[in-house]
Amino acid sequence: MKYMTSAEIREAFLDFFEEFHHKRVASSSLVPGNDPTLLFTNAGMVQFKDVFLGNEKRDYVRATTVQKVMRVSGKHNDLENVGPSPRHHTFFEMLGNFSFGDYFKQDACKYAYQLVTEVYGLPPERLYFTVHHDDQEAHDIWVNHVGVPADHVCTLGDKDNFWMMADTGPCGYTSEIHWDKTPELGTVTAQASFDADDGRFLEFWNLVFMQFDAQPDGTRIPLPKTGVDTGLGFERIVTIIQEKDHNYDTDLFMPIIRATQEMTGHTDAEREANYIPYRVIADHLRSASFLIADGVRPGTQARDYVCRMVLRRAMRFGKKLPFDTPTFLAQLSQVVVNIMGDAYPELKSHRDTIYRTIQLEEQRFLRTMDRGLNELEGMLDELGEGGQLSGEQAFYLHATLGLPIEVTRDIAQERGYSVDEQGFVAEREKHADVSRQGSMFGTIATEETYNRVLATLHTDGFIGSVQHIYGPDEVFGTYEMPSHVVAILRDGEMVETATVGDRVEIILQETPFYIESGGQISDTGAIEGDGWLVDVEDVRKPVTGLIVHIGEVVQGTVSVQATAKASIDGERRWHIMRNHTATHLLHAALRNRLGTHVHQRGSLVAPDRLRFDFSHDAALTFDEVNDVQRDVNLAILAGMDVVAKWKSLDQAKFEGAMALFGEKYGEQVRTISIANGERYSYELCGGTHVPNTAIIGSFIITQETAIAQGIRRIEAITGHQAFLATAHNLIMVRNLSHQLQTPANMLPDRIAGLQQQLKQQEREISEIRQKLAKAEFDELIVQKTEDMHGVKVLVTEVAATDGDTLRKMADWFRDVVPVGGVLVLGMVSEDKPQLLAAVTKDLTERIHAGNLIKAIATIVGGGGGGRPNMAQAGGKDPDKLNEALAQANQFIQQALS
RNA sequence: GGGGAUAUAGCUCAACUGGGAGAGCGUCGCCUUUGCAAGGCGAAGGUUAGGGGUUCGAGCCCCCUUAUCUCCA
Repeated sequence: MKYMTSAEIREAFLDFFEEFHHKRVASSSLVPGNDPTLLFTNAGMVQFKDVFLGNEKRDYVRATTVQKVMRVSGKHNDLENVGPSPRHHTFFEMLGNFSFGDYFKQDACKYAYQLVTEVYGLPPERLYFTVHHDDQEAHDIWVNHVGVPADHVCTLGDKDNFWMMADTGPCGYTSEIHWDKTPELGTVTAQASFDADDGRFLEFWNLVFMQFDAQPDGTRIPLPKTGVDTGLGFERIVTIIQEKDHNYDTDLFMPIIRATQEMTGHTDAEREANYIPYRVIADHLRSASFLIADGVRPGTQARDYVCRMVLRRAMRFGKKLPFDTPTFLAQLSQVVVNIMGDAYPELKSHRDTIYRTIQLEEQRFLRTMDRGLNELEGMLDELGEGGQLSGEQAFYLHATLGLPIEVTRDIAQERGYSVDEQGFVAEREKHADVSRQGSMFGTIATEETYNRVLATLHTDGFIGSVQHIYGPDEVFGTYEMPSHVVAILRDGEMVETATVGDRVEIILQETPFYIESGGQISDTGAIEGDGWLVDVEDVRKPVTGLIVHIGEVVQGTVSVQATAKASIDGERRWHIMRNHTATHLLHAALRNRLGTHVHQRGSLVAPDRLRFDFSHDAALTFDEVNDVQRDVNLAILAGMDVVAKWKSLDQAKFEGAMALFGEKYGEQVRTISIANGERYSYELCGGTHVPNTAIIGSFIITQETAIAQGIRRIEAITGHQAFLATAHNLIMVRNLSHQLQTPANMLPDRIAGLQQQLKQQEREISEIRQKLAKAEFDELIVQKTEDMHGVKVLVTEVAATDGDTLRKMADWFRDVVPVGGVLVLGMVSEDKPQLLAAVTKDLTERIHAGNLIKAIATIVGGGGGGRPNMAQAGGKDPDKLNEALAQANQFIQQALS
């Protein structure tokens, strides 16, 4: 075997298939476009899914890719395996060749064998092949056409050698190529080893032959067009060719591990002894770097959460090395960029973003840990010697404060405590159950139904590939068009007719309705025909290629095949279009004002408002919001033309059109440019727009908020809503101005002045009241203080005042009687009795103010309490106040004697 | 989408069982000092996130809203 670098291995694969007329297609994003069922691109065929399903056409029938892939969940990819295992990864690369109705099994096997033996130079005697036990065809191809010895071909069942995309749809047998790690065992025991799955063989290439179409009833009918989808595990082939035992020993990982070692200062032996943290850091750093380059940010939802999770896990393992540099991951991420940047240019172009994002997340995690550790310290302090932290407590730290169980365990053990780990696991499972149940709500399980409907309509030739119509070069589309009803769904079932009161989903041959996409929400409107009318409330695309109009039959009876007129609510659509065009202007203005790091992260275009989420590190200042708002309004006033044009994706990108992260684009894309001589905004967009910005009218930002770390949200209104808001605010200002007898532009000063005046007067009043009260009270002290067993006792009613002054009186009393004094005050305020008791510190052993107040508060029908030297109470019955004070005297008398 | 937690001075956080809103840092003023991430004295700074409720009395208890943190799906 000849040594090859990982870069050479990658390139040789693509080269090889290019020679056999495969189109070299770039890796798609880790974030699958338009596929909400998928968290990440988890296989090489993901970007070709619609091609295999027949919903999309490409101008080639063979393709080859090196695809970046993430797997973080599923039973074969437990995150806990990454590190201890020699070949578990969260991020990895898949080499693949694909045939869309072109070549099939025979060529697929031949290509694979030729590449592996001739290009990569793997010795044939160490290669083994598995086929499905029903797939005699594949067996024959390996043995008779490729020339593999029969004892190198083994058979396995459905679990290993059958592939399905879903419960229905394309599926077929597979054949896997394996590497024999211990060839000295010979061929005799090969089948037994496969059956036992004893680890002798390393599977590295899976060839999938799509040949059946699984039906809902479980039968499989042959596909009209067969396909090939193969996946060669890149890390594995590199390990084999570079003759290593572990994936982590190859040149894909060693540069990262070496750089890590340099930072820790470990010797090679020390590094080997701590191999797990090294691997975890290397693996997770690759994941995080690639995720960030594809627009994912550490956060709390779905993909964002995974990004944060791998980063935090890497940090935790870094602590074990131990690492003191708080931002070591950010520094090491640059190594990933260096070694992978040539194969994946997106890493290079996002180099700074990757660094900054990881650095920020490292700092944030330290803060979170601090908080959690604080709480943990408190819990441990409460425990007795050698005590155990309950599972509940450990889980609280984990789920609520984000303190990982590993950290909790380490700290507890360091200080001689244990943790109830079983209890922790039980709590965690309980929590996962609750969360799962929550997500059950609102799931629609009828995707299969829709696929069946679509297939039926396709075979009957009712709908073409393009069902949705608006003129390619028109920006605003059509309001109304003649069409045909091709299908009606009621309660998820296809029906022939539907009548008044039925909730239905109507499928038309063609439709003018816009389907929610790119943030622009669906149109509403009506579909009508001879004597019938359907009120359309929503329009959806449940599966690619199928558009359903959801609504209610409000008149007559609609039947399949009926001639129809479909019309949208035009006025509503104009409101939407104003908001959509304004969103583009806002996007451009934000980039002009804040910088090109601003990227769209989400968007909502509704008739009454628009919402735009974008990446930006800090809250916008008041001035920034104003500037952006003004920029957009100037663009509106400039009356710029809005033009839609279809062109090739490459052309559009070359011209600098802004594309959205995570969005899937075909070969031809629709562009929207807003220009006035000079171009102001240029985006890829399928939405509808006003033909000229002037139609927007005006644009008002109503809110600027944080939506997640590093993501801000702007909400705004345009056109009619903006007018209403402006008018409303003007009236309000006029009313205020009238009320305060002040010109509008002086209002802020006037209000500030009033506030200040109010505050000052409040202060003065309270000062005066206190002075008055003090004068009166000082007199009371002189007149009414009695001597009881050598203690100065004052029990009296005072004139109505507030609770604050009552407390002050206690202070004044203690100024005069610093030791050996007891004070009980009563007053009636707002028809309710209030009591206060104060005892100088030296007497609190003998008289507890709290107890004293409790004893007398019951008399006035209330309760109270306080501390030994000061207590307060209130009641309901003002007439009994004197009685209560008398009781107080008695209480003190008793306590002192 | 679901669970949990938090919100008190510019910042970091206290305030025990419901009973007098505090500390450190920062800011400002004065003093001291050859110098300093120095020392001393003092001051300003609060709608306890917002709204409602329970209570004689709520920062603390209950409900709603908002924001943030966190785990899970």
